[in-house]
Amino acid sequence: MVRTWLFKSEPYEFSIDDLKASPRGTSGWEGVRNYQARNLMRDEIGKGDVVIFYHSSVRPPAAVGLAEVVREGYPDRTDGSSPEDPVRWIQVDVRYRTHFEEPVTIDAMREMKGLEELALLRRGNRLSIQPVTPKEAKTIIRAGGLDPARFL
DNA sequence: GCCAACGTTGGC
DNA sequence: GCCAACGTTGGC
Repeated sequence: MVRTWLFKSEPYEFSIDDLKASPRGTSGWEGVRNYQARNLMRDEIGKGDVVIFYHSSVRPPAAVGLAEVVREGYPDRTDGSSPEDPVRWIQVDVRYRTHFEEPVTIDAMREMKGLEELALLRRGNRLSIQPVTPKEAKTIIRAGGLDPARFL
């Protein structure tokens, strides 16, 4: 079973539709400037991993679909590195897979059995890239109206 | 290496 | 637009 992640994005910056419309449905997940998220991309996230695409800072915030990692961590192209200031930031590439039939709102997730431990729902959580257990991913994908077996 | 000040995130 | 939470910065 592949590993599963939740990637947050503000849709007016970069939405799942923007990802779908990208060449080959693929885009770099660049511009992340948080060390914890950077370390996940550098050390943990691998090719073929499943990404739950989450829209934040909109009403209602919601998981809206799925993508997959198609390239492992490499230097963020927006990292202004130089010999004196070597590469610090990392990006991965993700490819669009599908929209959910129904967005899975954060409120719905709070109500859902099996998501009690979901990192996203923890108070004060701001991490833009978060681990999701396969069980949690299954629950979210099913709530989105899709068959988890097709993606996990 | 502590910690106050400041900046950012993101739900509401 | 508010503000809680938390990450980062920089003076000491």
